[in-house]
Amino acid sequence: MMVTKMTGDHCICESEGFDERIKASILDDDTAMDLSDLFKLFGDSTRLRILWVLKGNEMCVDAISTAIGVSVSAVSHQLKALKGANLVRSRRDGKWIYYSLCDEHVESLLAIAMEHLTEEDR
Amino acid sequence: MMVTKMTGDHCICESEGFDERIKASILDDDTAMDLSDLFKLFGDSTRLRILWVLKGNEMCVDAISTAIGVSVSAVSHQLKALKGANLVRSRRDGKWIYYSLCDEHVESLLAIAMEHLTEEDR
DNA sequence: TAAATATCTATACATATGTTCATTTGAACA
DNA sequence: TGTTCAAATGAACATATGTATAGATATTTA
Repeated sequence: MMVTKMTGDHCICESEGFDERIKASILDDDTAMDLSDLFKLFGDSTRLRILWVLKGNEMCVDAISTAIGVSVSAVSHQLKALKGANLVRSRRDGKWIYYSLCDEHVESLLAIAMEHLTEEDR
Repeated sequence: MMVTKMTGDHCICESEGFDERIKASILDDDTAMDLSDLFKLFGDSTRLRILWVLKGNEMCVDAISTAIGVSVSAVSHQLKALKGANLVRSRRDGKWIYYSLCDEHVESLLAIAMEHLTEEDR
């Protein structure tokens, strides 16, 4: 573990090659934005419940709305956001549009976050 | 994959035991809140850059501030939030307070999210 | 074509959130 | 004790965000 502190205007460190290490581990602004935009989508209980109920289920908007007790309009809004980030995909079948999760990343993120919550109160 | 749709007020499904499956996969409100609160912390570029730079580095506030170009006050505010969720921990050494990541969950979440971003533009 | 149903979209509004600024706390040192 | 430095805190402000409402599309069916 690298230990870092500041003195005046200058960065000092207790081992060699410090500056380079720190610099290398700085997230550039664009990536930070993209990443935070992605996490933001998980940072809302409605979207989270949508994603959760879509785990293993392909559902249409109305069904999701009923399942989680949120208006169809709100669900539709959130699905659009989730779709924009490639978290869910849709498939039309007549009047209905079925939504499902895009890939395994969603489930992994949910699982790890849940794990963190559970281990937190040990 | 279960396929679900609605007809009028009633849930119908193309296979047996549908209602139970859906009900079982509904996130209760409290958990949804806790989970979204956790993800919310990742949903900000400043906090994300803090977490990122703390990966493998134990750093004091001033150093983090300089590294990512955010005021000490702002960094301190965000560190408090991160600490509240057990994402970072702190250790005082004289005048300095050193911060580091709490557990491997943080790095896992960051890694998977990054993976999603990269695979997105294929 | 008209009606009915499922979903989407635009606008508006109330709430939540992040940062700045000013001040305070805590520790070291003269 | 008083000064200096690191970090934390509180209040205020501007911005971002989620939802409700109303209306618009799209598809089926009579």
